[in-house]
Order: sequence, then structure tokens, then C-alpha cells
Amino acid sequence: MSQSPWQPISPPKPPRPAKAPLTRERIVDAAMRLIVEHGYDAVSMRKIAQELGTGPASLYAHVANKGELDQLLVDRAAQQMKLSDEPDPANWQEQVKDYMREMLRVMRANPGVARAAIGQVPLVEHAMLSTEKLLAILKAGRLPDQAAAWAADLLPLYVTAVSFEETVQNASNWTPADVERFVGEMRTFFADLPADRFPVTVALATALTAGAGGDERFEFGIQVITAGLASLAEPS
Amino acid sequence: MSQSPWQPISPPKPPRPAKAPLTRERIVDAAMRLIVEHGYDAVSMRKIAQELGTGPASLYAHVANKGELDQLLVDRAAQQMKLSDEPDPANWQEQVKDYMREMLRVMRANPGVARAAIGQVPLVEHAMLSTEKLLAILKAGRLPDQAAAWAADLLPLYVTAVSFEETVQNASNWTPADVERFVGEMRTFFADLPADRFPVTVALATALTAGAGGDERFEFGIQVITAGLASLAEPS
DNA sequence: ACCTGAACACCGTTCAAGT
DNA sequence: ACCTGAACACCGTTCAAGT
Repeated sequence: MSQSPWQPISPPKPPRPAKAPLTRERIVDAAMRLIVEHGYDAVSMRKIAQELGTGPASLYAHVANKGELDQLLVDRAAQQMKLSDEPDPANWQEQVKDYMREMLRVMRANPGVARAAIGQVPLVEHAMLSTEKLLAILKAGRLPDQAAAWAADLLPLYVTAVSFEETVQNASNWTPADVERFVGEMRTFFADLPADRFPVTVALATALTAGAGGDERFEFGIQVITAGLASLAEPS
Repeated sequence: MSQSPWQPISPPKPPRPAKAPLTRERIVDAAMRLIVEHGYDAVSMRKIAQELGTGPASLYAHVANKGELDQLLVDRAAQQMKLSDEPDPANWQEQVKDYMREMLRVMRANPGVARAAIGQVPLVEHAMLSTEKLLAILKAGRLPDQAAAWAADLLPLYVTAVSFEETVQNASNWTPADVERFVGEMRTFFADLPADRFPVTVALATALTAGAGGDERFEFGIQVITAGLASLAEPS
């Protein structure tokens, strides 16, 4: 119990604790690392805790639950969106498309975030700031208030759904060759269906399996939606 | 070991086993009952087994895994779609909308199915038959092959995403009064945001929270997409 | 061939106890 | 105030053993 004369023991205040203290920031960092590297299903409270060298219970001092963590991941991703353009009434349709392209780019860069985002109204700061930008573009395009508001719901819904689909498809790690083989099998499957019950499906077998991996299908989607919105714009 | 003289024991072949035998059909029945009554998260292999008075391992003789079961649930729902109309070139836009309305009706009648369907290409019989009908309508509308094929992907994607959103929102069992209170809170939240950073959001607070529960928002979505498709139709 | 119990390797969340 | 170990009530799936 007596202090050793040889060396001072247990210095009263070690300059810093060996472990960095747990923070909301560090928890989201770890979660983001896990989701990007191993997909949405790899993100569990337990895995995050393990990544941080602690137990799952420790996280609950900083994050209410898994749902809140999902929201924080969406916020992180939203922060990465580059949206510098001023709304331009003469160019609003192209700006809407660029917004959607940028959103898809960020979601692809953070696979699994789409899964965390889907079905949630994003009430976190950076997600709301990007929605604000989108609304400004839509109003510059002379859409009525109600159309602009619902469009600001429809557009991200579409991008998120597309990204989600890609995430599910790309689960595990398929090579481009695997994808091509799978698409080929699907085309054969469609083409070989009984033509009396599936006449159009058989006839369109090639078209139905085109543009699976690339951007053409997405470009088609944003073209359709943007053109539909344009038909609702008020005359200037 | 000797047989009792008092009564015949263990009659060699009881006319029928006490329990009805497990079948794929009965498993999907039980799963459908669970998903409709308690939502997607209530459907687990263990709960289904319990519902059928057996253990989870028994299901794997009839169903490969949870993913296949999800597909079977989607097929069951697709079977409920009423799609009697002949494709009518003069009326194809309204037919597309009716198709989407019918799909949403069935998904609302089977809450949780949207969650099972999202992100999966539906390669089950009845889902494919309904897709065939949709493709026929789109071709009647003189859409080019590629546009028809991608539209047959886009339209169900939108309906499924809307239904999924509703499912998440309606999780647990909110009364209409609860929904109204929540919408009111959200409107106040938007309206009270700092106007310098969120000018458009603040201005559109009412529009952004309109039509949350009802069909108006969905009607807007199908109007936009259908109008966008119409702009791609070939001249007749 | 079909069914079963038991086990494996996981989940999210809570809570009393520690510092 | 923050962190922890242990527990609670769950998951999907596998497998050797039974009939």
C-alpha cells in the first residue's frame, strides 16, 4: 500500500486516456467505414462497437438507436453532395437532372446508404439543405408550389430506389463478367417463355435486359420524370 | 413389450396424421397472414414455424430461404391484381395509371409486401404476367421497345417505393389523429426553420406536408411519369 | 422423403453496476 | 457523465438423428 520510492506510480492524471473517448462523430465514422466496405447488412451496433474496441451498450450513450444512426449516415452522405449552381430559370430541367445525377453518384460512392435512407423523410441538416436547393431549382422552373413540393419528394425517391436496387444486385462482389453472365441468362429466360402467355415479354427480351449496370436506364428515368414535370410548369 | 389384451395399441395406420402435412402452400399462407396482420418485421422463419406448430428447420424442406419466401409473397400479392382491360391505343395513358392504382391497392391490402418486393426483379409467374400486361399497354401507346422496357421497370419501382414509404410510416398502428398531429408538427418544424438558410422550405411548409396520407401525392406522381412517357411516344 | 431438436453464429436493446 | 458486462428476447440456417 505504501508508495514505492523507486518510481512514482499511478501518476494522478495521465495526459490522455489510452482510448480516444467515444463520440457521436467516431461512431458515425466507424459505421460509415463498415457500410462502404461491407454493405448495409454488415452495419450492426455490435460490429460498430467491436470496430471501436468496446461493447454495444456503450454506443447508446451517444446514439438513441439504430434508426437514428441510419439518419446520421444519410446526413454524412448528403454532406458529400456538390451543389454549387445558382438556380437558373432558363436551364432548370438540366439542373434537376444534374441534381439527380449527383445524388446517385454520392449514393454509389456510399453503398448501403440508400438502404438506410429509403422510406425515411430526411429531417437531418445536410439532407434538408440539399432539398432546399432542389426546391429552389423547381421554383425557378415555374412549378406551382404543390407540384414543386411533391416533386421534391418524387425525385429523391426515384434516385434512392434505383441505388437501393443496385445495392441489392451488387451484393457480395460480382465482377463485370458475373453481371454479364447473369444478364445473358435473364435474356434467355425471357426469350424462352411461352409466347402465347408472354408475347410482349418474349418480343422485348433484349430491351428488358439492356442497360442493367450502366447509366442509360437511369438517364431514361430522369428524362421521363423531368419531361413530366415540365408539362406542369406555369407559362412564363 | 407384449401387446396389451385390453385394447389395441398403436393402430398400424391412423387414417390421417393429426397434423396436416407441411406444404409450400401452407407456409406461404401462414407468412401472408403474419405479414398482413403484423407487418414485414413480424415475418420470420421462426414465427411462421410457430404458427404452423413446428420448428424453423422444418420449413427448409419446402422453401430454400427467406429470400425465396419473399418472392413467393410477392407472387401471392401479384395474383390479386385485377387487370382485365384489353390494351387500348386511344386510352393507354389512363390504362397505365389504372395499372399503377391497382398495384398500389393490392400493396396496401398486403402491407409489408412492398418491403419484400423492393429491389428484387420479380421473376415469379404472376408478377411476370402482370408485367406482360403493362408492357402490352405501353406498346399500344406506341412507345419504342427500349422505352417500354425501361418504363415497365420504372413504373412498378415507383409504386413499390410509395407503398414501402407508407408501410414504414404506418408502422405500429397510428390513428388518423396521430398522423394529423405528426403532419402538423412537421409543418411547424419546416415553417420555423431559419429563413436565411431555408427560404424555399419555409415558404412551402404547407405544400411540403400536404397529402401525406391520401392519394393526391400518388396521383401527382403517376401523372408526372405518364406525361413524361407520352412525350416519348412515336407519332402514329 | 420429410420432419425434428439442438446448436451455431448472430441481432438490438436494457439495466444494474462500476468509475 | 460516461462506460461496461451480462442478460433478455430474438434472428436465419445447418446438421445429425429420427421416422
